[in-house]
Amino acid sequence: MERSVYHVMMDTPSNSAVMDQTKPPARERILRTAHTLFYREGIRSTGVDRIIAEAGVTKVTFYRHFPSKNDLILAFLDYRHRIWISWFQDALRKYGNNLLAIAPVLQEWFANSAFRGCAFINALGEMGSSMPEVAQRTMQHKAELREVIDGLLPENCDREGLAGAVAMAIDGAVVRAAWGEPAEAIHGFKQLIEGMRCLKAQT
Amino acid sequence: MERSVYHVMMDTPSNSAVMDQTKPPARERILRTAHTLFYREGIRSTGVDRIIAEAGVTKVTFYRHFPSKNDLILAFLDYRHRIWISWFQDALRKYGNNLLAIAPVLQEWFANSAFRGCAFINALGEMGSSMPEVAQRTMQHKAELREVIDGLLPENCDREGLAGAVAMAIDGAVVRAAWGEPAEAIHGFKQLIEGMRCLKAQT
DNA sequence: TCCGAAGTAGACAGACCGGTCTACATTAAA
DNA sequence: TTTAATGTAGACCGGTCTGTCTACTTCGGA
Repeated sequence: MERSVYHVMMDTPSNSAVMDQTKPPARERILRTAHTLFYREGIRSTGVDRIIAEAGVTKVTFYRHFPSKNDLILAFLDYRHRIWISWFQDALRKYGNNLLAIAPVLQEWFANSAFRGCAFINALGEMGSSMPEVAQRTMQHKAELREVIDGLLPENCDREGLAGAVAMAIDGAVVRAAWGEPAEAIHGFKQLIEGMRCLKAQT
Repeated sequence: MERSVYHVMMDTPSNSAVMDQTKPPARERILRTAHTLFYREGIRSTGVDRIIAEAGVTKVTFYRHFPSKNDLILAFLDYRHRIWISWFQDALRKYGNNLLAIAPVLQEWFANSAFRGCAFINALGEMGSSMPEVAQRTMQHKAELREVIDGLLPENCDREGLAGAVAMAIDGAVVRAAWGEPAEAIHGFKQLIEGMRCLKAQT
């Protein structure tokens, strides 16, 4: 438990550290830099010049790979989805891969210094009305989250309905942690999960 | 049930409609316009010039009332808090003022064409790292939400803990509705509430 | 070696951004 | 009537934003 899976999977490697070895292709560098900055500081707050400077590319290279900023935003969400779901699944396995594993996984995530809530919920709030694709990507991300949760549940229950409710409890906990109450978020999440288990025990 | 309380309380009156009667003071017009635009389109996406034009004031007047855009953002959140909590309480009373009243109230909110999720969660995701006051305002708003929920609960339970979990279920439902699944959000919310009631029945 | 893909440096454009300022007009209260 | 508060019209500022473009270099595969 000393070495968090989170750090291995989701931290974007510092570009300067990697440059001492094999430099990743420009597109990868842009994407990683955008991920770091968009998640940390917001999407519109981050200008393309900043990404370009920190990724160490030029404008022509940037626009060759991403014809517009909106393209980059969607690529950022896709990239985020991949690394987050992958991390989430690995972390769940570490804690037993059942419903009760979720709380410690969330706890680990909230404890990470880079934690700033759910990138999809954040993007939705910021860009949801000007880019409908963001809502669509969010819906897909959350659908896959529910599938992962589904896989934690035993066969003898309404897995689909339960997974939906659990996913909502996760989101409630994530936003609560994001505004500054991570411990309360975990506590409330555990209560909601106990409630679900209670309900399941009745059926 | 034909005339939703929501429309009376939370829709910002169109400025042009009000102008045929008594024109509200400049500050009020600015605040209402900012509320409409920030909530609908995002905070950074909305420039002060747009607010100024739609509020029908000049720059000097704008900056006299709000010395910076950040001041306006915080005023927007305070205004939102007041009208939302007020609306929420009125709507709960309409449906019986108990735990089961929450679902129809949320349903009504989600059905509103102006619905775009929770303004605080949206602002947090967008501005949370550059303006710590936003996180603070969110925390306060959510604390008062929990107090309202607390008041719906019977005396014979862990009201504080339960209110916290219910508030989190609300947030989970709100973000789900915001990405485009309002019916599923209500369904999941009801499940979470049933789980809480089940848990309470055991203690 | 040649060629195309990919990359570099850096300048440019128009629009938008938040904020400052002058000069003048209106309104309400003393 | 006078004065202060409040409001108007509009110009201006420096900076940032997204995107376009020229000229040149590097790299890898045929």
